Amino acid sequence: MSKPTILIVDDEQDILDLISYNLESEGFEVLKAENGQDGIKLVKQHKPNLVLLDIMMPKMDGLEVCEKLRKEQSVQNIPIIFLTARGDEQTEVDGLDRGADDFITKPISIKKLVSRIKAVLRRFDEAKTEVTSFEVHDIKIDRERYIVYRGDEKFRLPKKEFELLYYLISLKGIVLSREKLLNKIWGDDIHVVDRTVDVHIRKIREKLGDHYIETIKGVGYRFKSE
Amino acid sequence: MSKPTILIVDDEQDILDLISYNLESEGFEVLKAENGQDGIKLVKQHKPNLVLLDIMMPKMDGLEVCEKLRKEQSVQNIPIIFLTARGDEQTEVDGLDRGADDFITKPISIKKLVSRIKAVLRRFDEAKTEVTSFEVHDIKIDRERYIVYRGDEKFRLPKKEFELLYYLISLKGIVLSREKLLNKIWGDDIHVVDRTVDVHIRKIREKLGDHYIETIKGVGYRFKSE
DNA sequence: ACAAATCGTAATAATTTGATAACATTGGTG
DNA sequence: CACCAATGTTATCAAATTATTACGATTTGT
Repeated sequence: MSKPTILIVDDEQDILDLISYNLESEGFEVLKAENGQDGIKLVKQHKPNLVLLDIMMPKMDGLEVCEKLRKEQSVQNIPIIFLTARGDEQTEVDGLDRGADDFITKPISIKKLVSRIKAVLRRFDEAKTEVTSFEVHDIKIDRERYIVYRGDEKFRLPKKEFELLYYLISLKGIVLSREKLLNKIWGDDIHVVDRTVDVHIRKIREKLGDHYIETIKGVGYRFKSE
Repeated sequence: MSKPTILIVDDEQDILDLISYNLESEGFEVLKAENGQDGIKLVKQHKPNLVLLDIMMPKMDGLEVCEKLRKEQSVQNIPIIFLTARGDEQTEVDGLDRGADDFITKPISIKKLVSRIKAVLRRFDEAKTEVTSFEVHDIKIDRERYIVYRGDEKFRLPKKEFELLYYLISLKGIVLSREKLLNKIWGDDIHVVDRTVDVHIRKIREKLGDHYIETIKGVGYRFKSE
């Protein structure tokens, strides 16, 4: 999983810096905007994984920004956390109505902020990854249990082999280049020699049998679907 | 689900009317009492699904009413929400000590009141339907008694080990990452090193045997289900 | 108040997994 | 059919991950 990107929208430069510094050191990619206009623009441009939105801002307040974003098909599902001053409960209710995913009152401890952010991201992640198991031929792969079945036999593949097989099966029939496989399973930034894929493929074949994964010379591999 | 019944206890007739009007229009069945005495009587008589209790009342205050109710076997488990004046934090602490389930400060928006009420009711509903005991292989874990059985042997695990085992068994077969376990058992904001999980796992294995909990390297742990 | 139990952490050992190089084989094309 | 590039295969070493132990702080039980 690569770095999640978080957009912070707040008119106070100090807060912007404080929060972004801390989030960056927690391994997040951070974008900043000083007003609602820019915020909306950046959201559309970068599709961050989460938006931290100050409510009290001149011109366009956070609630308005939120509402505008919720209307946009393309960014509708990006979670939004509001930053609000303590005790402003009426606003809180409004915010929840307009589609906020969490509320954090300032002043806030960074630790708490980070854990709330992670919680929201997790919730969204889980909602997204619904399908966890596939079945093709006599092979079944179950991501929740991390087990591969061939008929009644069970196989426990190491992580990389499992992920590789899972991805191939989930797109059964489709040829995937080594590069695609590397990007998907190893990640965009990790650099490994593409021969590595071959080795893992071989290990899978060794365990399950040769006839499930087909080599398309000069192109890549595919999980046979017929 | 039929209409939930809510009892409101408050000495101010205005507030009684205001709240009951709004709750009724939200689909609740509403009972009213103007003092603690009547309140207690009505609770015993009607067993409402929830009690809204004003703290500041002549004669018997809300805290006292709460305490009396908590002592009564038959109505012990009815959730109580206190209504209190803003900023009286000491009282709030007292109230939580005496068994309050939530706190709402006056003046309050009706919308918020309703959403808090629904939240508390939901929480109680979930708690009621919660399964408290699981059995897998020769292991049985009983949450109400806080005891683990292996065959006829009894084990008393310390809290963390128990919770960990309980969670693993309740999702038997499914791999849970350290992060998930930490969030579930330690809580979202408590920060402990993830190696801590390993140590607790080891202690469980030491007591029950190595072959119940399986390590999935790079992923997490799972309670074997086969 | 003392002893025992619990819990979190750090340090280190043990183990598994993964990446790469080196060499073997294959399959298609001229 | 021979050649060449692409893939298969194996062994090895490094890195990543987990297991285990020990210790101190805190809590709990008596």
